[in-house]
Amino acid sequence: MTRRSPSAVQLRSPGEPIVTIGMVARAAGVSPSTVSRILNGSAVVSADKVQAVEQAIARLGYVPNPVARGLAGGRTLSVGVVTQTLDSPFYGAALRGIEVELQAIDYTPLFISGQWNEHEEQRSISVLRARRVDGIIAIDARLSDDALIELAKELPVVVTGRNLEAPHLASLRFDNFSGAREATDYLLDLGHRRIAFIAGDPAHQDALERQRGYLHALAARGVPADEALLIPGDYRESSGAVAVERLLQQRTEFTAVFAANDQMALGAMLGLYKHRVRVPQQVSVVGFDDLQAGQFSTPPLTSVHQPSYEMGQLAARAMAALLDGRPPHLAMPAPRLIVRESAAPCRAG
Amino acid sequence: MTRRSPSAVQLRSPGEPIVTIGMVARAAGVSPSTVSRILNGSAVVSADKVQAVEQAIARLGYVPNPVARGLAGGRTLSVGVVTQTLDSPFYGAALRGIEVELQAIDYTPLFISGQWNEHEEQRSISVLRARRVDGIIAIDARLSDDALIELAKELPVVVTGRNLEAPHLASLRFDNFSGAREATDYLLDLGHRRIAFIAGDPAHQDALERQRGYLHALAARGVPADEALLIPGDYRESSGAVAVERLLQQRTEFTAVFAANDQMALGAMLGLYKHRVRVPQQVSVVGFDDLQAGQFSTPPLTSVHQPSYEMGQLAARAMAALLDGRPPHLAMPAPRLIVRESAAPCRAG
DNA sequence: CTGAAAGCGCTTACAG
DNA sequence: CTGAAAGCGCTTACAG
Repeated sequence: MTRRSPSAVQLRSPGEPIVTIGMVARAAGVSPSTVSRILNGSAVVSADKVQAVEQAIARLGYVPNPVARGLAGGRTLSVGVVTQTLDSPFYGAALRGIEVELQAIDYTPLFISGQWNEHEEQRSISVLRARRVDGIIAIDARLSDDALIELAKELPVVVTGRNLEAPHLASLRFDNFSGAREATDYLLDLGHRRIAFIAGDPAHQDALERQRGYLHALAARGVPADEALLIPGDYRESSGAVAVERLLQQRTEFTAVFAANDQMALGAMLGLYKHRVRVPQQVSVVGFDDLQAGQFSTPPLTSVHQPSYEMGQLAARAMAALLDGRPPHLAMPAPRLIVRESAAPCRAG
Repeated sequence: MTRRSPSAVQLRSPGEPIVTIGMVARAAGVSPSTVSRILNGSAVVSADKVQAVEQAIARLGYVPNPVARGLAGGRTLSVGVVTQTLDSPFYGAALRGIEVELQAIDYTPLFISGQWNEHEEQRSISVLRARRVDGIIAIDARLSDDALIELAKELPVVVTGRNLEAPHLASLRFDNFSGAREATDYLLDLGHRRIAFIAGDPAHQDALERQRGYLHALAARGVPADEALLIPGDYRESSGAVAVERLLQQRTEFTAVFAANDQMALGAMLGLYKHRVRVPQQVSVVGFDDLQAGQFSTPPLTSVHQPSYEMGQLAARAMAALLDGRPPHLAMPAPRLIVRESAAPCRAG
């Protein structure tokens, strides 16, 4: 801990002095308790006092101090948001959804990243708790179900990416299985039979579900699943490129690639490009997530839309409900395949 | 403001009770003042007491309450970070750099987005100030220089994307001009003379600078600047595609495209692809920012690297200095062209 | 319906 | 070097 010279942070509003609840009370001719009650709606107050107080607030430009509020009332009107990373277009949309929705109920989000690392995530949650957040939203948390359930004994928790039932806890999961099934069906409908699957990081639940969806779709059509077509990946672009490399080197026959996320699909397109394999003329590619980047890839990527912004909104609304002691209502939008230009009818014999 | 039933947020640590500074003091046989002094290094304390207190802290697992700290001491150990958006890989890297660096000095960032809207930004700053952050880092702020200077009278401010001198304020700017010049020089070195430039949103300072860099490079080589080659854009993918559309429709002759950012470069590549123009065989493309997405485009994009992560780090360190009353030291890394595969020697006659 | 009082967990002059 | 006391700006039982 660095020692700070006491003179360091000296500057402060020379113009407007900070107005407190006491000043409002005096101006309105009531006690601070009454002002507080009006502010929080925590008791019925006579109409005339309400008016006097509201006028005083407006006139003085009073803004309650959330820090004092947090200390006295135990509520900081802030909710911690643990995301895995801050620089993902995918998670970013969810964060924005949370920000908008929380703002609507006068809560402030505290964003912090876990970097897909359980230990980091623990630390982040400690920071958040030390900051006395009123609740925690964990996006695709790495923590165990039990750890989350324990946490929910301390404060309301909403978690995305899994199904979990517990008091003070809401969970929210996208139907990855159906999404993957749909994408695979689409490729099958185009006549493809040799569809390679680039799997996601098996540490992610959703990666596993997408793989199940792929296998299920094949089975439903009686198309045999070929081990050689199932290539491991880690959700990063590079692993998509590597996967294609491997398919080509092994001389595995394939006319389409379904990647468990767009990033790998984009990587795969790069790999194909390097080997002069044309998409979609020679090989069709379908991704998952519907990232912005896919809209502007060459060719534009057909992909399963993940409603991450909406998911953020839903998560924030669920948190609002939990904070209010209401039952959270969670209805996740269904998967939807966005057809663009990276897949075409199979022309192979 | 919704009325919350008082029973709502009732749950709390049934296991470990929250340990306070008073409990630590008692356990160590000293006064709370002494514990506080040790914690903050705000006075010299005898070695034996320091030891006793440190032991007590460790044994009880004491964690200071930043909320109380903020109220009593006026410092919340948090700094507000206004970003334009939460879902950009570009800004995201900067946010991560800030997060890491702030964490190292025990500060917490409060991220909030301004959505490239001065009004939103104002609101965000109000939220941050209400939360009593100790300082504000504004990334590519939309606020006027004057507004920023005013703000810096209230609390330390660091701003990126412009040069500004004022007390309690540090600014940090990437050399966009040189970066653009370098990229243009590269294309000129490859023999290109008809280089189209897709401009960025003119509301961004950096967009203007990049354009100046482009023009300067041409002039330095005695290559005439052709109005028809200067296409407006807005930094978004779509405008890159539109720009190419326009060039093609107008039958403007060109052998290379330099886009003021990668997103437009990617959009341009899409536009070219649609018209069966091969990159880089027929047209070379160079971007700016060196986004992840460019590494995996087809072909991989040659681009000017923007050190956004490092910029975040520098901004956070400058804030640390300001908070400490030290002069901030700011040395921005120089632009660097990352050569990949989207540009090739000019083959046109 | 409303006020006085106590307290939230710290920090910081003020006196030794 | 160190403690007792006051205070940061609110909220919330406790009494009317």
